[in-house]
Amino acid sequence: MKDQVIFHIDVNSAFLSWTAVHKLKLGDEEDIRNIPSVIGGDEESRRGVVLAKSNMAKSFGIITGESLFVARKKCPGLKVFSSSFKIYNYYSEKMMELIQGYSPMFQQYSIDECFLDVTNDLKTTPMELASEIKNAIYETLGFTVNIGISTNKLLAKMASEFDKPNKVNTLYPEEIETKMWPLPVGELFMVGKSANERFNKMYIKTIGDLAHHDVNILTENFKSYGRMIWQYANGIDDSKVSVEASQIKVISNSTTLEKDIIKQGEANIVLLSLAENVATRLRKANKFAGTVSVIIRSSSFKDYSHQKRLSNKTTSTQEIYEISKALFKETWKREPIRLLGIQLSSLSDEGDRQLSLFEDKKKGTIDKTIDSIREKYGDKAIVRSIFIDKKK
DNA sequence: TCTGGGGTCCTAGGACCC
DNA sequence: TCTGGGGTCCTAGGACCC
Repeated sequence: MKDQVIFHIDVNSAFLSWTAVHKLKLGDEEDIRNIPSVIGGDEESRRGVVLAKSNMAKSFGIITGESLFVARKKCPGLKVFSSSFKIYNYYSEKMMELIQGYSPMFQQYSIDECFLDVTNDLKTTPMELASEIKNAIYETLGFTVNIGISTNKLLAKMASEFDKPNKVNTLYPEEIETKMWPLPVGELFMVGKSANERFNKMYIKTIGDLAHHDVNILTENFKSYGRMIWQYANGIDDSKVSVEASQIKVISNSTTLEKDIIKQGEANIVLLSLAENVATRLRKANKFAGTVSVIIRSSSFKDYSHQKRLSNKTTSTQEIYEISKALFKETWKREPIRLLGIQLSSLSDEGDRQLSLFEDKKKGTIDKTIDSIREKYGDKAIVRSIFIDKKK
């Protein structure tokens, strides 16, 4: 059997690049990719973290996920731009469409990454095809990508991390020893902070160290993760580029509050708005929820959650709200709250539940009516009276 | 003026059943 | 008085990804 040829395509500093392209299109002179800049959340509402960084910002040691407060300390002249998912979704869709023109064997992995199996689409070398795709994206959309090439998804993904931006890199099995094994173990896909620390304590410093470690010892210590990560370190990954869209398993919405909440009544208003959000998305996905969870983050950054399995699966905003309220009441430790969230899980296609005669049917109709009015006239077309009072 | 939001997957431990 | 044991379902929490 011939080897697969897999591409992993990854937008360089996606949110920042897309913002830059958008601003240039609007007539801005400055390209924010060429200055120390980041995309950051809104600090006023306590969402001030780095979501993406320019190369110059990176050279100051700024990392994604850290607070803007710290980022500014590292780079006093740092320019911060706000995020807009509308813009990101637009460029993401355009790019994914373009890439699918090169092969039907396409899998979107995130808003800015995808895999492409081009095994049966090669008229030139893989390197030439990848360069062609990379250049086509730049010429038609105005931003750069990295493309990693190999014989499986894991190696292609690792390859796309090498030597950014605007590069095509290979990581074929015969190159693992020279290109991947010398890297710090923390750079291997799926090795995060916690595993990295544990590996370092075991004197596993590089990906090569991990690859040469006794897999039985790793399995004893790390269970199924141990075997998986050992396989990754050795470049082993059997997963296929999956063409079918994966079924959504969880729908969640959470929000960091502008100010800590200390009253149940205030929490209820937030819960209602979260319930509206998740329930609307649930109905749009044609799913029923079997479990409702409430997540609380205290002002001291402790997270805790509480969930309930429903005997009858639901799509009702009101029902999800009522359950969330009850869960919150049972869970809340009466300390100031920084974040509230609702998560729907155990999703299924059919609500294998008996409608309790009139009530549920009626509620279902109201929800659907509101959904369709909002679909037509916008989210602001129908607003609960409780939210109107709270509007600034 | 520290610390987003939306996901997936895994595990430990308890409840419950036979 | 010395605590079975296996299977399944459920909850809470945590690690990891972008």
